[in-house]
Amino acid sequence: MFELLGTTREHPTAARVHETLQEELPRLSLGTVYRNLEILVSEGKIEAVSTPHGPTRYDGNPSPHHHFICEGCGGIEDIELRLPAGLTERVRRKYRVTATRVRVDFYGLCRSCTDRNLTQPIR
Amino acid sequence: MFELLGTTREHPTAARVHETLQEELPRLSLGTVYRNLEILVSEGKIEAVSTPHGPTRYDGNPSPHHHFICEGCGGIEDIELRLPAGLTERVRRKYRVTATRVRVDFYGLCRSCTDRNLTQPIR
DNA sequence: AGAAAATCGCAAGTCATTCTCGGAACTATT
DNA sequence: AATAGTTCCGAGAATGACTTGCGATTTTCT
Repeated sequence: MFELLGTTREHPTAARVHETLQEELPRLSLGTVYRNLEILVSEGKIEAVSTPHGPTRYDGNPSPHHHFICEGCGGIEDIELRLPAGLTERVRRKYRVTATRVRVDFYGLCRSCTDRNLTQPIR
Repeated sequence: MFELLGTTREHPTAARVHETLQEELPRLSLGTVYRNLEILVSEGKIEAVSTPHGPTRYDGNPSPHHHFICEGCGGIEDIELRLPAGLTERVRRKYRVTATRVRVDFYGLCRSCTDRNLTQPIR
């Protein structure tokens, strides 16, 4: 499962992972997929990306990065982006919280949805 | 409903909004709450904040801001933060997408969860 | 091998959200 | 003010995304 996510740029849903793995493991259950994805997330080996509409997506990209979420097709793209140094530190001080992660999500229409001139988002 | 959200710093769930409003409108149904929240969101008057665990929270804060999401208690705090100018524009150019919004979420433990020395997140 | 522990498949359960539908409330028209 | 059309609402069923219990299977240890 880890290997699968490590080799795709997609950000598949649990159902999609299940589907794909079933080609090799016909008896694999969806519950098991969820269980193992959760373990990988807790180990920090993969990342769960929750989206406003639609199910959680899983991301095997190990390098720190952010996301673009398409409101047309629901697709997710990785975004490389250098944030100002000490951003989290600043928040930590100002709000007295133990901030450990920042996540930056951009929303809009992806390239192909823009080209298709899709003005009405699907959802 | 709009008024309620405008006057609270909380980021209540739909169920919480329902509960609160029921004091005045005993027959108010949850479906109606969802319907109207959705309308307010589409009108841009309030914001929906989807969280990794737990239901969507609603935010009546009209000024542009970001969020801190506590992994201990699930609470949400508003974060005022000036992002580098042209961040969205840069993403738009580099990835050729129609990016319209950025959302920055910080994760960690809020002040009181930190004080309570809560090392094991609830969920 | 044999016992204990970790995983798993399956099915049922939970929870948030959406949908359907009949009826109530509001509007415009006469 | 009665009528017709439209919009909104409550109630509850339906859907979808997970989650969990449990007995069975596999793996690990000794």
